[in-house]
Amino acid sequence: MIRLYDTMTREKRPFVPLNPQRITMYVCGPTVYGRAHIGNARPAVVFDTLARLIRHEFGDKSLVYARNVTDVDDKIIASAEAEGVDPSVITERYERFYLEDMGALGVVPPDIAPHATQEIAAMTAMISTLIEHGNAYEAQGHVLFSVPSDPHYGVLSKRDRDAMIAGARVEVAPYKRDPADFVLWKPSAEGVIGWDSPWGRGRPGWHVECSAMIARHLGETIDIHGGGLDLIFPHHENEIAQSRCAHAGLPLARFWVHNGFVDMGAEKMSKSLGNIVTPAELLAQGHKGETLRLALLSAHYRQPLPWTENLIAQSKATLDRLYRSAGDGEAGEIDAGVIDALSDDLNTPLALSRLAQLEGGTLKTSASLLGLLTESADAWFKGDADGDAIEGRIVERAEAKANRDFATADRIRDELKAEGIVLEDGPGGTTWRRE
RNA sequence: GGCCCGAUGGCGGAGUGGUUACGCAGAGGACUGCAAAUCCUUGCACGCCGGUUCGAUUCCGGCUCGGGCCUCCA
Repeated sequence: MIRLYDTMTREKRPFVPLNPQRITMYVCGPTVYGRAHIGNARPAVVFDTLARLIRHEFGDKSLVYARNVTDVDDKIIASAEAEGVDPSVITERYERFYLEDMGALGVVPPDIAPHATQEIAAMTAMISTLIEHGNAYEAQGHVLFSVPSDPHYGVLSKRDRDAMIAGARVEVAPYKRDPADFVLWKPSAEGVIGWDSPWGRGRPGWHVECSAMIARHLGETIDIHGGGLDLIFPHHENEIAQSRCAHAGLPLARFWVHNGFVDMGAEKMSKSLGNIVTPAELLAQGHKGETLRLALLSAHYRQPLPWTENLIAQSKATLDRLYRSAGDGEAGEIDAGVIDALSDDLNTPLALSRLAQLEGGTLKTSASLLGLLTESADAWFKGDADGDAIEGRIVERAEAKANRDFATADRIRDELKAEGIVLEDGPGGTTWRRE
């Protein structure tokens, strides 16, 4: 029995899917205009882990996991203009990087990756429905969602109207009937990416993308909707409003699951604060993707995660030890303690502590539920080092040792150490590994 | 200002009304030519003030501090 914390009700509840044969999960994916940072990677890793757990519990084919790609957006347009290229050049480039980076972290691509630019018809259809239902209106080439038309608006973020008006610090566009109204469709100027619509040539607003793509690919009510904490308001609140008003009051999602932030010092890692660290640069520094994945899973997903050099070092040390304990064992049973921990609102730190008690095939197989210990111990410790050359030096050293020429033996060991190769003398001879 | 979240040992981080995980790092020992790895042993904790209770780190209230959202944001 999996239990999940639902942001809507603010409590942990048993996760009982609507249809166990077809469990639906949607997670807000990247806007592809820049390289993903570690903070962006957290939801990808967290929901990848949740997907693994659900598939284990309900069967391989039970889950339909969708993660969108936002490939039309003002920042994309700006960046394309800056480079003097078509927006698709930007979006294709950064989507490729995103998949590479997440792949390095052991994130399995979702089943469906809808692209906003490929779903315009679904969006305009939904907007038309909202206009017909009296939940949206056209004004100066824009279509806006009328927040006062939805009495339920604010259920997820627990904000009432007064709070939202008090909080509306941004200058309100003159065409809005209500300060809280948000854009469903906006006009595109000459030369800017756009599509024809009943309201003129334009492009969709961000929030409606997700609502329309969810309905088209997963259905009107899905089991799990995920994303970062910062998406609760306004993004998810707006999705809820759009979907429920377009779908006769049906709820959009049965569980709202939100991950906490990766912190840098006292504040969250964020592109606008300029304090980001990317998987790409960490990988380039020689860190393994799996180390970064473990680091991201070392705190519970709803807790803040302080990102430090020390965290990376600890994660590496932990993995070294786990790989040693696992050895090259055959696949084994998944440990019940690991499943229990993960089933309790994806308690990865507890699952990790359980892994530390296991060994051999059980460890290896149990760890795979978290996307860890996925390579062989040999590959983990030796990587792409030149094994033959090292073996040659080990033979030299063995001869020196046999002659009790420890100075030579130690010199060889030190030289290899300088190359990042550590020697370990055991009862069965000397083995080596990359540091 | 409104809404939300957090505060655990050197670090990371679970959890629990009473015997106080786990990992990393540290210390001591075994092993080793010396190391490394491994094994054994070991020190260190629950923000503050009240309340409930036989007993609170765990429940309740208040406070302090920190963070998030309210604007693009994982």
